[in-house]
Amino acid sequence: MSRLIYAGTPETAVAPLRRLIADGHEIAAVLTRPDAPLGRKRVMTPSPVAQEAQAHGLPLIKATRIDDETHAAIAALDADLAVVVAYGGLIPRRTLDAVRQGWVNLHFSLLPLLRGAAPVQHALIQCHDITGASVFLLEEGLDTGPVLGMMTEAVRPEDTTGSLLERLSDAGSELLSQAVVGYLAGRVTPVAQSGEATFAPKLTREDGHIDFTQAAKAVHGRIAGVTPEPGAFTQLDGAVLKLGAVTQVPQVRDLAPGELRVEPGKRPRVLVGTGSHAVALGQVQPAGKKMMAAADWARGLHDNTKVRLG
RNA sequence: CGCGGGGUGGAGCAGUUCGGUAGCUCGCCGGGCUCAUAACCCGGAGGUCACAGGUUCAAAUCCUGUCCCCGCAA
Repeated sequence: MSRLIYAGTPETAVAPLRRLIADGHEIAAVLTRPDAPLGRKRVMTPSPVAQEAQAHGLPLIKATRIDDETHAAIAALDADLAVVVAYGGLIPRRTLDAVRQGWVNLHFSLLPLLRGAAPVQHALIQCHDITGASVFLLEEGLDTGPVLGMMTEAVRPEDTTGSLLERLSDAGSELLSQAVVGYLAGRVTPVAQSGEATFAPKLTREDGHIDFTQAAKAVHGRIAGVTPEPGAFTQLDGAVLKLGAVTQVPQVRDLAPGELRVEPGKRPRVLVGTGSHAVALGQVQPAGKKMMAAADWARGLHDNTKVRLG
């Protein structure tokens, strides 16, 4: 088909790469971020995209920034098109111009909504019912280029960033595949983004700090959005308590924000009050412990009637 | 050697400071009560207290070393 450059880093960017390979495109090189220390033991680990590229025997370019050397390497590839999926770095103007038909980006939002590094996370935090993916032409601005194709994806109540991103990665691969072929063939015309833009900046650890005085819907959305990274947490007696996904319990309205109550039964529920109605905890992880069912955790508390999360 | 928490029957915890032979809330198995039950009553099984060595009349508990899990920081 055509000669492509692929730029991507995390797991999310693996499926699209596979798809492009399967489509028969020639992948001239794969651009990804350098190996990074992973985990407590700081083991240097190649990015998921780097591993996938190696498995296919594709040439790798590892770079955090597009410096002179990297730019030269990319320009020398003489590629038809470059495809970016969550690479994690900005592509400077001269490098954008160094590829014959430009650069396209697969972005996981309905542009111009949620431009930025963490669109899926923010879609959940903002409690969107629908989100999606867009393929657009890269410009110098942040996710501002004209669009080649879009698709929508319904957000499910049990979704977290992890699960939603997984679906978008798969569905987005299909979208990307068609957009790339159509664009290269001149069958797809870029259309300028229309509507008011919103932004989805990268999340910090503090974004995972849950505020139980907010409404249950917002608490639910925020936990979903920050899961699995950077992770939701609250505080209990000064210690961190990580929180897994919660479900809303509209029937229970008598709990103060952060107040805990264990509902006995065959399948006990651990309820926490919010600014509106209660939510039921699914899994929790006390500092120094493993992730465990909330009911198990509550069973081990000495007195769960006086617990206040916050 | 970045800081810190932890490894006790199937699960979550207590007990470790002041050594003396294992406890709590559940689960599981059997029986009972009940129209019924996730409720209640009776009985029961199940643990080398992570591993190795040391001190001691005696170690989950004190000393030394090792392995594994996790939180923070990067």
